[in-house]
Amino acid sequence: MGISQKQLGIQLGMEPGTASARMNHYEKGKHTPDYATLKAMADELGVPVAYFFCESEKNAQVLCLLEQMSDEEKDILIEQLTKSSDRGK
Amino acid sequence: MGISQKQLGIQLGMEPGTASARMNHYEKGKHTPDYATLKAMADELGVPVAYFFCESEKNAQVLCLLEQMSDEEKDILIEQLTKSSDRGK
DNA sequence: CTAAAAAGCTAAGGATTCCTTAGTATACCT
DNA sequence: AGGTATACTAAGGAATCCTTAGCTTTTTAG
Repeated sequence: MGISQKQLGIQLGMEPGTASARMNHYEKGKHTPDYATLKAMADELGVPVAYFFCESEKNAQVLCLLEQMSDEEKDILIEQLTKSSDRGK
Repeated sequence: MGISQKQLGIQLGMEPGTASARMNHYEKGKHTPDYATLKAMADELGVPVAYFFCESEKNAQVLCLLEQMSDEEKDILIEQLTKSSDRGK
């Protein structure tokens, strides 16, 4: 059911002859993709680029949920979280 | 009052002789820093690495607020946001 | 089970990008 | 003006990545 490394690379716009090696390098941590590739990956997976740099899975989840929110809703959330963090002062 | 490019680079661990050119390249978009440099920048500025890749300032703010939250608090937040996004179904 | 195909993976070199050096340009201050 | 600090850039060496060509392992078909 999983998609192959090569196929995923091709969907990201890579040349068929290089997709397998490149994707494998990335997944094995041998190389790190440049921003253009990161953007293509993010768009393909439907997540923001920042998703890849989240240090916790929960932070990544929140980031994805933010994508579906309006600026107004974000403002409300920010205010709410800011106040919560003030409790201990 | 602003800090110089060179001084900022030095604080990130760069060699004094190279800090000026490197930082200027980054700020002018001539080059993009590798992950190690991004991490040093993030630590110095007190933000998560993902901060640099946020597409909106509000998302970046939320990310910083998440840093101060416990896993339990994040779980509650995720549930709350997930339910909110379900309203329209 | 075996053979063929697909997927995963890697070495090596060419291509690209970055780091470093050295220096010029510009702004600021005395 | 002169001196200093900051901003910026060209060019080459250094490092990283992309590409080619394959080998290894896993999966599938017969």
